[in-house]
Amino acid sequence: MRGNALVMRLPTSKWKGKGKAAGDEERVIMHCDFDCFFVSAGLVSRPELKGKPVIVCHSQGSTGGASSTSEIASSSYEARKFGIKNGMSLQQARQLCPQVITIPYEFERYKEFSLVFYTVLMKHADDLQSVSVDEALIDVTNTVNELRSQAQSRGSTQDPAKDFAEMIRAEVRKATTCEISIGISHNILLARLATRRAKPGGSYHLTPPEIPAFLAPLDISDLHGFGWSTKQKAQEKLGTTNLSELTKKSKGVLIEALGKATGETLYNALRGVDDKKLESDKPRKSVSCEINYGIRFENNEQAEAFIRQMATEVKKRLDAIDMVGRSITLKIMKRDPTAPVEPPKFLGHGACDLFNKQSPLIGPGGRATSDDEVIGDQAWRLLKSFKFDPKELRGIGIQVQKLESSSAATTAPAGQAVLAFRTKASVGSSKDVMPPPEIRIQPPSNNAAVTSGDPVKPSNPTFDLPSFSQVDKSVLAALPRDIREELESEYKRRSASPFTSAAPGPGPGRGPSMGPPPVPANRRSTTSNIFPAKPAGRMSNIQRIAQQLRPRSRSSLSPNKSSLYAWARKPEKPKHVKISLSKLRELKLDPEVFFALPIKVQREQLTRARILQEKGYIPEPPKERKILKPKKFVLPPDFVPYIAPKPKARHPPPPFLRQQGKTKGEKLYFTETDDVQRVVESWVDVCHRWAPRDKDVEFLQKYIVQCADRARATDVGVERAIAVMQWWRILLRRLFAASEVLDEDDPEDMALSQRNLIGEAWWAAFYQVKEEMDAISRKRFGGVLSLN
DNA sequence: ATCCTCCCCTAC
DNA sequence: TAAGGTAGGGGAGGAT
Repeated sequence: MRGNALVMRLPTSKWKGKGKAAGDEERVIMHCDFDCFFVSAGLVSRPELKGKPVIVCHSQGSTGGASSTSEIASSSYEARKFGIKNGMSLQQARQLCPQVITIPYEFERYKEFSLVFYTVLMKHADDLQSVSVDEALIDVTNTVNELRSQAQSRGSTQDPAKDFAEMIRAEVRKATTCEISIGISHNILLARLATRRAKPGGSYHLTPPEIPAFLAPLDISDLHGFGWSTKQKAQEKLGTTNLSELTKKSKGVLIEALGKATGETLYNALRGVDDKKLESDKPRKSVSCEINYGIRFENNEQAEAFIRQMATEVKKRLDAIDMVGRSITLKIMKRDPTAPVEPPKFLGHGACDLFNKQSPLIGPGGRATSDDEVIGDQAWRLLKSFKFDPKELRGIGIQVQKLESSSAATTAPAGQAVLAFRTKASVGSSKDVMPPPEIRIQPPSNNAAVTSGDPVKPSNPTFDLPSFSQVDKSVLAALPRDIREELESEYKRRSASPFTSAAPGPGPGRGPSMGPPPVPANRRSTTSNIFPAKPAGRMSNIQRIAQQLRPRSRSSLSPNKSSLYAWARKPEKPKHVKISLSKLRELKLDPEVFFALPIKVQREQLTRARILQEKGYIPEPPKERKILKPKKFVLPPDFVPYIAPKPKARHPPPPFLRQQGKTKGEKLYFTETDDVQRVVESWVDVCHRWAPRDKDVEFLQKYIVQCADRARATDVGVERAIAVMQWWRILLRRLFAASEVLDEDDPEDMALSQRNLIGEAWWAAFYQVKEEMDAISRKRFGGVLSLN
């Protein structure tokens, strides 16, 4: 980027920042996108890894360590060469590329870079629409036009748009050392497509003459907004999904196949036409809270309590943006009657039927409201009206629409003045009063136990429960909006009276139109104070973004969520198992060792010892298939299902472990942990009404031992063994939570009538295998493998 | 003819 | 489509 005068931006601004006189093919739109954002950002502090296959993983456990089931959030281009894609599991990735390197999240850095990114863009853009943390659309028509005229007067033949894009890229690169790619064209559609060719680390200006050839080979699903379903429809009804083929279809045909708007959009897109405007400011249209995981109600009381919790959450979210609503929708997922009571995925919703019901939301005085009681009442009414069996519910969502600014709503119809206090709620509720961490934190070292020469390195793949991943995607998804709001307020602040920024709502006639006009002039001259020294109002916005980006690992994975679950939580679990020394000795457990163990392990050990001691054998199942319903259950520390699912297998059991193997003939040869886990899962699923058969247990044990024993240079074996054991434990907890540990101080626990012998037998089997595994690892590594 | 509701689809 | 969460847009068909 040589010394052209790009950087000197004249404070001229005859052009309206927006409202480009529709007759444009004159726009210059840029789609700016970081290249593998998380990885690039993570590599800043690890330059030695540049050029290597690197990925960032969503971790599943509470330690933050990536387990084999972790999902890849971002992958370097080198990693992609191996076929690694975002969204696949770490395990898959390792198969494609054993030497793949995983690096941790660095949210602070993402935040910082995102800010830099937006700062640079804001500085140069006439208009900006944020798409996500690392992606934005900008309109640079004015600037490029100016450049163009300058260039012409200089007789340059360059493409000023591309030059400008390169300048932006350079600016971001300079500040972050990361590459962004920029696609340029005269509309959003084409700019987005151009980015494909710009990547990685480049820019590409898609100009009109190239358009047909550019589009021709593409597939319908390459177009933004056209996904899987549309593709199917196109294939079925139009016989092709290829753009050039589709171009031959008449508009009528497309509309008939895909609907009016979609058909028309496609028709235009095929010709490179897209007249969508950038949207830098859109009023929020709905606020919702939805939980489709872990829903297991025993009765209506629980369902209602839950609904009400969700209602307060929705209120919180409404208050946070000073909005109130007039309409509520309840979304329900109910178990598909043909689906098993318990889906394959632990506490997942499984196959479900969906139901929506909408109703007015009427606050006091007939006004729009954010009142949690009103919302809760209404939501509960709606749910009741379905007359569903609470046990069948698998997912619940509450959505509030027809939003209005709350200050407007509080105002009496006639416009009685309302104190423009930034509602108390938005200040107080969400921030400080967060309940104390519900989520147990693992010892910090756990995963990072790389410290010593400890051979038990295989980063204890944590696998507690399907915790909401630390990087809850919704957090990221929420960003664009915040960024947008941030930008909005900034635009307003700069363009208008000091007044506007104080006005809460983006009223109906929002946007630049409502403020004094001289927007661009103002903006241009302020390139240097994009972040003015006195960033009061705006900084708080940015801080909100920062807050969202911050990993939740510490205090709670998702405060809101976990507090939602709190109502169903059993009373606090003791920090350690209550048991006397003498009792321990009686059970032949070394107290010193015992208390050093994590509580989970304590329980395991204890239960096992008890069973062995008290019974001296593993209880055989009554041939009766009567299910002993656990009356009591121990909730996993990290997550609380509402009610321990009742085991109710519906399939007639072929209770053999090995039969479940994919390749029947091949005995048991698993290539992937997943396979084994699947087998274990169906084994447990199918056989849980009886105690496990010795043969099966032995068999699994052999496998585990083999894994643990085989561990060499690669710790794959160990990890696999751990993963399988963890999975097994999860399955058992799901079915026999009550039997995992019995509290001997609790007479109820000890009452035979309430004990589940089958469950105990399964747990005993589990401990047996674990013991065996531990024995091996002690031998090999001098330590015991932790399952936590 | 337009609006509303109940969905489904898409993106992030 | 592993599963989950939030929001916006559109289609179909009935309501107004």
